[in-house]
Amino acid sequence: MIVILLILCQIVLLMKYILQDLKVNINNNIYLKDPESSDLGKKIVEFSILLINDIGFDSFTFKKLGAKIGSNESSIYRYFENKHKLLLYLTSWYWGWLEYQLVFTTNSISDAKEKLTKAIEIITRATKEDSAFSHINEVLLNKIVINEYSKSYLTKEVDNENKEGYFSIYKRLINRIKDMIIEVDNTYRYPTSLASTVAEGALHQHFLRDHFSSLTDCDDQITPTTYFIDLVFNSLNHTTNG
Amino acid sequence: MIVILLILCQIVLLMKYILQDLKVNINNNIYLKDPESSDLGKKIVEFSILLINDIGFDSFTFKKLGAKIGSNESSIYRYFENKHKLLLYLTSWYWGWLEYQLVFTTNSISDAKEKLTKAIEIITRATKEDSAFSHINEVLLNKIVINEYSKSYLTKEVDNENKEGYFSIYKRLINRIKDMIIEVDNTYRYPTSLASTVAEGALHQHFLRDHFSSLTDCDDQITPTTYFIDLVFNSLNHTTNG
DNA sequence: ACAAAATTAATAGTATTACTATCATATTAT
DNA sequence: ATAATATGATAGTAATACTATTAATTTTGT
Repeated sequence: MIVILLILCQIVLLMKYILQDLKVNINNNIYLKDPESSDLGKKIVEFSILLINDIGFDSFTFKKLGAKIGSNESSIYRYFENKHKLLLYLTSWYWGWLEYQLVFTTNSISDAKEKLTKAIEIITRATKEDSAFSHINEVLLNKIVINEYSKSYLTKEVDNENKEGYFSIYKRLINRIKDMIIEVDNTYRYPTSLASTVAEGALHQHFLRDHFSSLTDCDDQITPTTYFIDLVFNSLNHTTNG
Repeated sequence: MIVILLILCQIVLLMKYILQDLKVNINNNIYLKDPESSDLGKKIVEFSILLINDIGFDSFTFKKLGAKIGSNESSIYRYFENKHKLLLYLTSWYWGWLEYQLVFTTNSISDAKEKLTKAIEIITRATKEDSAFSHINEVLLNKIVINEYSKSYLTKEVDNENKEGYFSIYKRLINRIKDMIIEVDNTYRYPTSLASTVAEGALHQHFLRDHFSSLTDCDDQITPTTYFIDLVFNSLNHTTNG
């Protein structure tokens, strides 16, 4: 009976996802006007991903984006205060989307090790397929996160923005992984640091693979997933299983 | 006999260090004119560290630096093409300085595990003391590296700049750690990734401790050093010692 | 000591960025 | 039909990221 209910729940979630009723819930102080609420807003999000991926966040401007979507610079400013806020929006969306996959996929797994393995897989893999339902290209967004995410928090305003809750989705995601680590080994002393190391480290290893191949073992054969699963499980089960 | 020679070597190194004859060798395409070659150059380096630490790299400009040192914007441009190159210079100096400490300290250690432990200690600890001999404040520079280093390579120009050798000191440092890892356990499959994870991850854990305490276990008691030594040695010795 | 060379300072100028403000026009809701 | 709302067009400002030129100062070679 309970099993059937659980399965039904998942089907509902799956349908929501497919029908794009899924909406990543982003702190509404990040935007001035919800970009999901209009065609222009969606276009801003859609094409900013393409443009940032293309020319990089540093040389990305609202003027260039306006030109790209045949719209006015000042119209874009009605949605986002500045490009930094737009980056916060995009990366929050990405982490929310990852969190969704994480929860959805690991939900039904009861074995703690298997669950953690799956979780690591999800946060360390490269996004390979665009969902094709929405205006958001997840493959490119994943690349943007690899190349630009650090810039969203390596600022002088980070403490204020953190207080405002601009990073709460990311923090919740790391927290979920931390909990899964504890479930595997509650004697391990650094579950939070390990969780943040995996998430941040995975982005870094992907970056190194693309630009500094001499600084990583990751290549076509070895993925960041392989490496981090090994790393994590070498640290856990160590004290408990000996 | 050989032992005495080795000791003498170290004494010479130490004296060089104390007398500041030590000069970190930075790729000379990073600067237009060697800042070590003049008073103004040294002032630029000295005060850029103070200013970047103070207002952050993003709002740092050569105009502001000029005002701070009572010199002209255009004079600074004769030393560095732009502030990005200056950041490359400062971070290269930092990694060179760390590499020096690494080589100097681990040089005499013959036990592989002890050597690696010491190495991890050096690259993961927070710089606490300014050497006081030079114009460079290493404590602040360490903070700058924590807050800004990623920005030096998360750019569209990274592949070209890498080819030019702008990151060679950092790469050499990671490579040294990798070699030490292999010396401890030559069956471990990801020595390079582990080395880069420790170096990058340490900066990240320091940052988290300062701004996202819920994402790290590091605090006054637990240092990134403690965490990473545990992490590394859990992965090594695993297959060999069981 | 003095001329030549090199370095630094001062000023000005350009193109771009990162916005803000205003007003006109188009769309939509009632 | 009218009001409300969204978007577009234009203009304008202050700051940034430089380059160029010329003047003043310092260093160096003889």
